Amino acid sequence: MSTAQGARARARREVTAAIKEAARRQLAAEGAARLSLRAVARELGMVSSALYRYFPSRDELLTALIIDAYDSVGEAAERARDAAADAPPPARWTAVCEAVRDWALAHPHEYALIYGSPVPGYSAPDTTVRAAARVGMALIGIVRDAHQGPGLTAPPLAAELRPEAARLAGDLAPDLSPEAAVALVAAWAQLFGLVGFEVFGQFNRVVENREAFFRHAAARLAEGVGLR
Amino acid sequence: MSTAQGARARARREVTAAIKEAARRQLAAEGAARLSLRAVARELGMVSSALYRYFPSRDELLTALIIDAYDSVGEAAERARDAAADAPPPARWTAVCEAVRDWALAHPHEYALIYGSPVPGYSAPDTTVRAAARVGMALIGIVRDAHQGPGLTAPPLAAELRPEAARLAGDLAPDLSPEAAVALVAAWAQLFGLVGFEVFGQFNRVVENREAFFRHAAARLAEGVGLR
DNA sequence: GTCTATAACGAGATAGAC
DNA sequence: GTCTATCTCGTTATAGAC
Repeated sequence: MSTAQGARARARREVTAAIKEAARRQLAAEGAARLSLRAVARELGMVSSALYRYFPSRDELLTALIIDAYDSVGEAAERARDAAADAPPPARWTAVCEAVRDWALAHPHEYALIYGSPVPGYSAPDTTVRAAARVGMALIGIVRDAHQGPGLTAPPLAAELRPEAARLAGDLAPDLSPEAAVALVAAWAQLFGLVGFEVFGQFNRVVENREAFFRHAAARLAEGVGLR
Repeated sequence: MSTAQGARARARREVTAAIKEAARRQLAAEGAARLSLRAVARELGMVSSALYRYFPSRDELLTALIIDAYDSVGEAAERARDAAADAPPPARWTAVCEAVRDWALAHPHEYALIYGSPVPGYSAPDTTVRAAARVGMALIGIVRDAHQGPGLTAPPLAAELRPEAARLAGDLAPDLSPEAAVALVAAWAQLFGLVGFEVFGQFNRVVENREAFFRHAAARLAEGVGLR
């Protein structure tokens, strides 16, 4: 019984993994908008109706791929952060940024799935939120640790932004100043501006030594959130 | 003769415009990956083969839409720059940034077409390059004007980046320092990180007062390129 | 010359009967 | 789970209207 159940569960896990793997190949070849359950089934030698035992709909398969991608880049960021645990905060920051860039360049289609154009007709459910937050949380952690020392600097806020900043700090990191919280969210978005431009080809014919360029830009982002 | 030619030319312009308009509607509903010549023809009450008098292929229609979108956001940026011609440089900079953001929020699907995920199987030809450069050129112009005064500050470069920086400055703006050129390209990418996160929904449940947040972030980008 | 319509191709997706 | 009949697609060749 327990062995049979274990075997069944293992088989289910393996088929699920194979489905997601084939779907990721589809993603690369056709894009998320054209992800088709039938094509995935064909590639696996299954019949499309059999897939519904594993994913109740195309959208649920998409959701699983999205969560996997967020977890994958989030894990890469966390690994980089932990591997640089003893380095000074700016070095930890740039290590996380470079991990995100490396992951994106290695997985451009999954990057496009989570940080690119929304898929028409698909709306991500709340279950993606936790995984989507991991990279941001890794960045926040570095700044929080650094800010335990005496006051690091973040630029002052206009009056119109102060309530929003207080809310942001309360939501994201109650031990950070509102100024730091705003700077962090901006740096988070700007990091993906740099990565996205490179992955999506906007730097073609413009930036050539992208590695050095990114290192420089990431270090400047670190300064922007008060790390020295 | 000339009237007949004028009428023909006008009719051709009108049909071309109607095709692009219908294609943009398709873009919004189905996404660029699913843009279909037949659906466009159907919507216009034409037959699909008739479209080939106006666009030699589906990819050329896509290219036309991409160039139009780049020109549209580029014009918005240039208009904002010129309207703020008498304002101090940081105000001109933020005016251009806000014009880009406003355009993106008003045209999210065209934004996705040019700054979002690449369309699978489509590769943009060189004819898009000039239009794609307009926003960046508007930003460069502001910094160039401001840098005519005595030395504005851009952060120093690591040795590994200096050849790339010199090349960038030579390509983009020979009258700018390599440091300023690097800062400009980074700010350009980061601007679209901020805009893209908002348009693509990454700020949902995170940033609420997005207008004030963006104003602040754009002003800090201006500082990053040496504008005071 | 300029345009639209018909018909067809080869490839692929899809729905439903079995 | 299989098969088939009916869709869609981009694209071309051709014929005829203005």
